[in-house]
Amino acid sequence: MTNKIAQLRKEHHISQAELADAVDVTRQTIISLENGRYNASLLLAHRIAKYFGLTIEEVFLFEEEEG
Amino acid sequence: MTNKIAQLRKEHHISQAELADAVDVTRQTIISLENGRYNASLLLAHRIAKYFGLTIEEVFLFEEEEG
DNA sequence: CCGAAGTGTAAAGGAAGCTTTACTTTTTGG
DNA sequence: CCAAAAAGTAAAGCTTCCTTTACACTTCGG
Repeated sequence: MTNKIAQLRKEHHISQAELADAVDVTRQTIISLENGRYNASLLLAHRIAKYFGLTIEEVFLFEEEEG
Repeated sequence: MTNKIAQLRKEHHISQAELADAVDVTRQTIISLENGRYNASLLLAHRIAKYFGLTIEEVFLFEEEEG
């Protein structure tokens, strides 16, 4: 799973710290998500998508990962 | 956060065990999600939505929970 | 050049998601 | 009614998400 967080953040001209604040997590959480260390929870995914005015599916890309 | 898993499952006439199998988790995980014991991960939410041919937002309802 | 802002890494710990096992209760069909 | 299927509970344990703290590296305006 990948995501467009870093890209969207740049388009919106905001820092990791500002986004972290807006969606109520720490800066390290945003860094880890952007760098693919782990996946967002459903709630956090929702808050991030909502912040950018998009759906979860528009921000998080599920390129049909096989089990 | 609530979800329509039980409802969708009934509409599709499948058991918890069948859904669990289809989305590759245990039956207990489906029970827990349906009964609101915890929230799905983003990946599982995606697999469930995909199974029903819906978006995550159509299956999981984020009634603007305040922090 | 220099400091501040932005981005990054690391590691320990707590909380939440999920599994496994085992057992109980409810629902359904013949 | 009675058995089988479906739905539920409980608890221990592992993994993943997220926090906290602390420190390093890069970039950029003045």
